[in-house]
Amino acid sequence: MFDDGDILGGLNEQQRRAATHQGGPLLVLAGAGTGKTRTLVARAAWLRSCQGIPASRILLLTFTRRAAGDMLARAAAASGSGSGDGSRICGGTFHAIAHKIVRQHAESFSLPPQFTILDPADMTDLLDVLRPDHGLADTGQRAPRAATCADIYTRCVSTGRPVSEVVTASFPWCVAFTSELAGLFRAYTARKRARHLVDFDDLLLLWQAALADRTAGPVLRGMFDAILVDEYQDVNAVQASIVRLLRPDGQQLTCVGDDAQAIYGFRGADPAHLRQLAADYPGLDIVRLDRNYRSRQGVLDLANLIRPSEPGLHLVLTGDRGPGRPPLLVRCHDESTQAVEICARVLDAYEDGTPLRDQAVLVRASHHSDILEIELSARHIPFVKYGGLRFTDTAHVRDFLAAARILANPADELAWFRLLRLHEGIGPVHARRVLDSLVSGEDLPGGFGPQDAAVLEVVPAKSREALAATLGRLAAAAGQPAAAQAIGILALLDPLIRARYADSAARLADLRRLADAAAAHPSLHDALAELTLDPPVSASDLAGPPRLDEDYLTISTIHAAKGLEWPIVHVPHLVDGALPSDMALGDPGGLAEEHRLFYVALTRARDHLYMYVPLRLHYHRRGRDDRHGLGQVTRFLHPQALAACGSVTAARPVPALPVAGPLGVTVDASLGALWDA
DNA sequence: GGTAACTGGGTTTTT
DNA sequence: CCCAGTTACC
Repeated sequence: MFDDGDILGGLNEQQRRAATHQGGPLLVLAGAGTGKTRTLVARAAWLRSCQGIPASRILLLTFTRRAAGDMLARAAAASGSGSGDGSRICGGTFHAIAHKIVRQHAESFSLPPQFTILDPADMTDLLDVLRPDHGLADTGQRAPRAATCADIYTRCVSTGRPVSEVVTASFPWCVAFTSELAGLFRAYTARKRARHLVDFDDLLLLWQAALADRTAGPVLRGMFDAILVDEYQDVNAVQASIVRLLRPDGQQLTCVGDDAQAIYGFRGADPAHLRQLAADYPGLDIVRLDRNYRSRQGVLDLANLIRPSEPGLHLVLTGDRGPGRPPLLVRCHDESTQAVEICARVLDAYEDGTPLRDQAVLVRASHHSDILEIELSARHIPFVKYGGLRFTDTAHVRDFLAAARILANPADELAWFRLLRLHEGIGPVHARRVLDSLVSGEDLPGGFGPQDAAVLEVVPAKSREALAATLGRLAAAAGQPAAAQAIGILALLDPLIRARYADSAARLADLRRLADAAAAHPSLHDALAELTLDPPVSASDLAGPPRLDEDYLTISTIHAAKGLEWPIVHVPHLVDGALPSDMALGDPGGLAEEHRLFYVALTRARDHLYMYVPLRLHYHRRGRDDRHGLGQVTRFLHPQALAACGSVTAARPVPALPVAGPLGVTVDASLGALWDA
């Protein structure tokens, strides 16, 4: 048993009110750096000790696995290291929880237990396969590409709006293809089901459907007495509906969010759901956290000045960490100068005792750090990059995952397609034929051996040996424990990777680590689900946490930096077109989201904030024409905001011209010859 | 007919 | 740097 002092110690008045709120639904409007995690953890502890709710009946929903792990660990620590059963709070991302439920009760969702999860890249591949059948390829016009189709699909599903509406509002250049898209999506869902595949959106939809089911709903609802939702401003319509279905009466529902930090609109999220809570639950109590424990006043002043103000939910942060220096705006000649300036300030701070670990460079788009990365490498400044391309998006990792998915779910034709085409001499057409013969020969790979001549007939003679070897290894690995399967996959990929990629040694080393990670799971299904729902950011991620004595700078997209903080933050590329991104300038909603993104970036800084404006932008192109553009300081830094910042201009450093002799003297001497003549 | 090798144009953010 | 479209080879 706990007394209030233990749980609530160190909380301020606002946080304490939120943690000990009684009864009905609660919305905590928590500004950046106001101790929202601590408050949520305290509330969970209070619900247990003062309301008598067992830990196992408290559900904590988050958006990233990092946030979930963080909070669950702190909650466990606060409750005295989880002794006894039922002492751990249930928690995870919406998708992870949904997956757990769907996996446990697959048959109730009309899915065979071996179903596999499509990651967004697979989803794009599948749409690409179906696209030609639906008038979206070879049209002569510019048709939406597979990745765009995937975006449109997800937007429709996660907002619950029809294609025509979504296309008109957010993808106006695709309006001419609206009916084709509708046909494509119909085929996509049918194919998914036929192949026992479930995409990220499906996970949420299935959970929602179960909760809405007359019979299953009460059972699922009955599992929990209290629901805590983090980052509520980032829920989409399906997630909002899941929360509503979990707590129709709002009893013991706690939502935490800040609508000024809603940055996932492209994924169907809408901060309007946060405002909607008040209408959904008439008894909703709202507690505001505006005491900021993160940033010095200089940073807060700017943050408050540029904070996007949605009607109704105003919030001004007050700090208690002392004045600090005002943020500094560094105008740079171009991107190279910007890179040099960032390196110089990073190293200055490092010399003054701020390790690289305590500094971060936050960018809008991952390619914004390209030039900087070259400069950092040249100066031997180690860095780790978060966001952008992931480990699981690289070709060889996808090859590995394809082989694993075939073993887990032999009906996964997408995985088959990829693995088959890895063989020399087998392209799309032969792969298709192999697949057709596999499907018609009733038994899919489980009992499929290398002797099956019928399948080998359909590929060119030169590919037969390699294909037979692959099929043999798959057959041998089928039904084995995860560790043996991982070894089998490595063995079958080895020759294929060597033949396909120039840098095969490095890629095979990656795969060995991947195989080790997969082998640690009880089954290949668990390994795959884990890798799909929470992909490692880099190969080194798989090798456990980096060594503590290693010091490195963080480069991160602003999206991936949400919820984090660093003593020193550098924000480059503050020009119109980069932030706000010109892709978002089309609709006003997009512009508002860019604005919030800027707010998120600035509020990551604890002590010092440096902002950089490259005035001339290079558009790097292969070939001759390098275009230039003139950068304008981002529109979000209005005059009043600029007045709250220091400002310097960094000229392009002029490189010394190497000379063989003293030119001035030589010129004078040659002039002298004129006078002498 | 089908695959590989080449070339030219385009590039946001992520569970 | 990745994808689509084209051409050259088997």
